[in-house]
Amino acid sequence: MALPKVGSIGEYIREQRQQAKISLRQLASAAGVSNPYLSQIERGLRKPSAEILNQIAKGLQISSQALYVQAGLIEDRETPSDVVTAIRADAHLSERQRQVLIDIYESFRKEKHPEDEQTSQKAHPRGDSVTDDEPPLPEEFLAALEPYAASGGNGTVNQETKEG
Amino acid sequence: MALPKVGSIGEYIREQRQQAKISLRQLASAAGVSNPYLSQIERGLRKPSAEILNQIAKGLQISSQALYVQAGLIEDRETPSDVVTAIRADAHLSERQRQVLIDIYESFRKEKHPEDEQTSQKAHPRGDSVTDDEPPLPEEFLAALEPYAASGGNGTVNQETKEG
DNA sequence: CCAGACCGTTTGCAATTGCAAGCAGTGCGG
DNA sequence: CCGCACTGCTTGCAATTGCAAACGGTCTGG
Repeated sequence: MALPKVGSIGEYIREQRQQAKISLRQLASAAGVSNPYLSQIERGLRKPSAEILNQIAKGLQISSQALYVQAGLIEDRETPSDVVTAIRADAHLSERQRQVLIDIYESFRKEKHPEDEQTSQKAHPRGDSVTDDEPPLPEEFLAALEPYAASGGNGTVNQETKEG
Repeated sequence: MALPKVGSIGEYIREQRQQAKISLRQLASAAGVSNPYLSQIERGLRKPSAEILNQIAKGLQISSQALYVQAGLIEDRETPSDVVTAIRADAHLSERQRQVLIDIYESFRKEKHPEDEQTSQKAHPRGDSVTDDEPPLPEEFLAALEPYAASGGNGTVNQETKEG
């Protein structure tokens, strides 16, 4: 049983890491695990414990739960994977807001996930720090959301960027 | 160095087991782990891997996530809302997509409704379809979402979600 | 050309997980 | 009394995790 079929989890981690444009060693350092071990995990040669998984999730700044689901450590149905249901059940949203969120979510789900083809990014980030601190959402984007947001009409988008 | 500080998880398991009124061996059998190992886990002498934890959760017929939280493997961040939790747990989304959805959701939440009160219970008894007359999202809107959607530069938004 | 700094990978090894086997204690019926 | 079934616990041992050290490769620059 030494053949772990956890390939997906390793691939998932590697995808997330490359998407974040950080090197294996950087992630290993951020996650507090050794570089060789992370290498083996990414290639599916080792089955990381949940503790390591959790640290990696932190290093990647992604949800631990998503990682656990990928690792098969949490049953899919156990997670409220039904985002739409959650949105529908949220009483704090207006009906218009719900519709917008659901539409965006479904459009995301339709976007096929390319198998890690980052053609657009540089192959070598080099010594230059690649701190992609892009703001979560540009103001104009949120401004475009407003008319769809609520019926209040009070256009007040408080998206203060707490950039230190 | 085997400082067993993981007592809480073991105690939690033991509590759940005793609450279910089943013996240690029964739970071990149901969970597919050996009885001595389960004994050691319950007394905090061993730190079970997530796989074992998952099996024990199944044997106890409780949520794996609750167990992971107890084990400190999932941040017990107070869940801001079910929507955010659902988004975070959705493994089908990319990290960027998650960020966008959460940002939009939170920006919606910030648009305070003048008389909205955050009562714990749902204010809407039936949030059923409100027959929105207007189209959910213009194409240009979804087009603006694309760069935030996935890593690929595949510019294709098929907005055919709505019933035709 | 070679030193230096990265990258990911390979190789042994200490520490740990997780289990099979066996040990003590309790309650039942013959 | 003795066997039997049940409870949970202790003891070695194979298999695995996870790491430190070292390896080969690419790129920069003096």
